[in-house]
Amino acid sequence: MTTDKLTRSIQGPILHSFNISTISELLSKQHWSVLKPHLRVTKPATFLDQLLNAGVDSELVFRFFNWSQKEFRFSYGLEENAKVLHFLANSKRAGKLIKAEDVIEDMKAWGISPNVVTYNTLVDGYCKRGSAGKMYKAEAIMKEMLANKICPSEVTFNTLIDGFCKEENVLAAKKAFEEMQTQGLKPNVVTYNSLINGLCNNGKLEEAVDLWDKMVDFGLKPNIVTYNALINGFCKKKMMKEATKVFDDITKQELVPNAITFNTMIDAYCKEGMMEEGFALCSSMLDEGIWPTVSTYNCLIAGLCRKRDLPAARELLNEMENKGLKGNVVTYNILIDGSCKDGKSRNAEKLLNEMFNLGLKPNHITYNTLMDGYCMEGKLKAALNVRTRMEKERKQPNVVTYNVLIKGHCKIGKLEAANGLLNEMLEKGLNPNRTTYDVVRLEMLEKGFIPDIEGHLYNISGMS
DNA sequence: GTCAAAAAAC
Repeated sequence: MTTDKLTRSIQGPILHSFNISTISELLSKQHWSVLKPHLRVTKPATFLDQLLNAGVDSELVFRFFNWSQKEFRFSYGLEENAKVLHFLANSKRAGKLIKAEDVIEDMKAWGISPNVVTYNTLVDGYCKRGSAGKMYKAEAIMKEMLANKICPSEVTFNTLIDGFCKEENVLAAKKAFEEMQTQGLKPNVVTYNSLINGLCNNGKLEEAVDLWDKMVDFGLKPNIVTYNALINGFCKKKMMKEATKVFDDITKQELVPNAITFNTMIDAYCKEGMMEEGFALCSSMLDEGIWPTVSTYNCLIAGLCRKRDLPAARELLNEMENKGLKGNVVTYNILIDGSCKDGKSRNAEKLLNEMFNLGLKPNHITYNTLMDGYCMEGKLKAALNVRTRMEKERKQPNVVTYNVLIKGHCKIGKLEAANGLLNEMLEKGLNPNRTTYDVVRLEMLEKGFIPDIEGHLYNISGMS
């Protein structure tokens, strides 16, 4: 195709008419000027987001953005920049997080000074994407923000608090909560929701309830997110009576439960083996005018799998598809896990093939689950084949992969190989997690092996 | 009007 033809094929009012593969082709050939008129008619952030969604390499998108900025210099506002940064920072497709400092440098070069929102976006990018030590980086950005005389806002603190909670560091989250008040910022509903959720997910239910009371005392009205977080807290502790009480309170407060509210309850019932209650709640959703989602069905399907009723689980998937809801990766992961636990790993692998045929992209969990299934059946060769398959799909083994394989090797007494895998994992810079510590290490110790992960273990236990 | 919060699968 000539450039001229390409130009014609992407012309048109806005984005409807353009073909993303054409665009990627243009991008990779660096025919950027062809795309220039396009940027005038659309919001660059939307445009770039579409590129990322279409799987165009994020580095390329970033370079293109950089170039277009220079071309247009002041034609985009800071808002658009912030949005673009957000997409780039959060893009799951991004190979690596673009260095915050670089982004800021570039912005300055464009003649735009970063503001609170820019920094907030970057902090959030680190909180959501980074691996171990991400919060350290997020805090570093905050320091830089202060150095540039930009005051953190409520959003900055909310982002940090949530980030700490997701890292299971409730202590740091509480510190940030204090700090924000010292700086004269008032915690809002989002702040409380993040903390309450963090406390609930870390088993500190009483503190969560206390915080709820405090927030009401301060005149803040809990919203549906607050309710969902607390319900989740009770559900995790298997306190279904209390969860139901909170659930019933929602309508009394003239709030409306949403799909997440229902899904949380349904999942909890299913985990307790109370399938009837789960199904009953699912049909009551419809009465309330809330449509069950794929996630709703996933909870129920998982419940049936736990009961080792795979035919029923499969049947429910069909039923759901008849209602126009397609199964997703999670659905298949659940079914694969169910088949494996049922001792039918070969069937599980058939499900994996089915996923491919449906155009669903298996993720790490898919492969890890299947490998675990084979390992549990003592079929180590099959498990290793899955690993090869996974790597062919450009998925690098992660900590869980190694845990599963090491466990599998230990199980059949291949300790040398298990130790080799452990070293491989450490060499790759993967951080051992609790399972590595609790299961893998103990198992190896029992067999007389002293795995060399103590230093790493010290790091992870020192964090909490 | 940019940015922040809730559930499910190893």
